[in-house]
Amino acid sequence: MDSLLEKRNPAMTESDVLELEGFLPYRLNVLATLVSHSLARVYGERFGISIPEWRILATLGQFNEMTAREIGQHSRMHKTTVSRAVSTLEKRQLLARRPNDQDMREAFLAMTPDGQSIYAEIVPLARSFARDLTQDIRPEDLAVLDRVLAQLMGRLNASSMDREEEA
Amino acid sequence: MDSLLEKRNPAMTESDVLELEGFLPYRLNVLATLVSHSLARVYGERFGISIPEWRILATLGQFNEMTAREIGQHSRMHKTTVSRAVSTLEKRQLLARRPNDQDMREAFLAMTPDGQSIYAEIVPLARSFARDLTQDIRPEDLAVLDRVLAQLMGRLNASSMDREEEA
DNA sequence: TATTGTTATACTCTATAACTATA
DNA sequence: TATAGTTATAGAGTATAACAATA
Repeated sequence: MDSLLEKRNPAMTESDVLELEGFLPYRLNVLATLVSHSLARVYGERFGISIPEWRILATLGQFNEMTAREIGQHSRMHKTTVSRAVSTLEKRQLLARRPNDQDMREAFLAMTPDGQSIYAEIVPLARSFARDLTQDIRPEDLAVLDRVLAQLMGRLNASSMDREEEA
Repeated sequence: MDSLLEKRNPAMTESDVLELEGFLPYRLNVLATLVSHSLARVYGERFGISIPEWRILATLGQFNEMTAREIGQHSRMHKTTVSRAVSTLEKRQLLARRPNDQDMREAFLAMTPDGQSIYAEIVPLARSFARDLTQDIRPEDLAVLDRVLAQLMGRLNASSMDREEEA
């Protein structure tokens, strides 16, 4: 791959060229895609769970009962994505609905015992995946990473580049 | 949104629960999606360029001429994605093919003058987008971010969780 | 036989819009 | 009028497989 170095574009000065390898949006995208797909392979192959489905289980693991709207807000998924993933999980009986008598438009969603037992199996896998990923990184660097990721998220949310639900 | 804090799942102890908000794969994914879409809006609305198309232009900006295979390696895109984006760029005359007489299976791809002028317009926009994104972050933290992202990428590549081209 | 690239096809995730049923 | 949720539909982006041309 070093052969590419011999092919630098001679028509451009350094200031004209944007280095993709050092460009933060590109790097974040490549990294996040690799991470997501690697992790999805862990729970996907074993339990037949998609990324949206996992996010819903993860949300219901943290909060006992939630409406679809709340799940979407917390896991940052579009309401149609949530609706379809909830429906799949319901068919597989990993999740159940309880009507809200105060507002019949919505329902409270919670994991069934089957859902909880899959969740209980996935959580340690997910934890060990994240641990493997970060095991070579110094703790103080991880702390910085934490802070910087939070700052970047804050910056993006503040710039109102966001979606319907948050408008 | 703090009302959610009142709803923590009482059936689970803290060690059973995985906090989505603190889970690195989830945070990377949400952040990268927000960043990509925000940036794609910048060049998408203005120039009608998709993410794969932009990555190809960016690669050809760095390297004068490349084959589709080399572009795919450098920009980490699947060969079918590259093939289709190249074809679109060619139709719009932002990119041209030059046959390789030594190997007629492949062709050398390069930006046309029109492609270069769009590239020259996008690069400052992309730079200023990245600058806006990181302007509140301390330089020493950005240096750590750089190093950690590289470590994470290295870790994922090493784990052979990768795609066809790199097998 | 292996490789470059294209195309057909399909899958995932996301998004818009139209709809329902409630409020 | 507005909101929660569903469904139809479409659009990216990605992937597999089959293929043509070439090595």
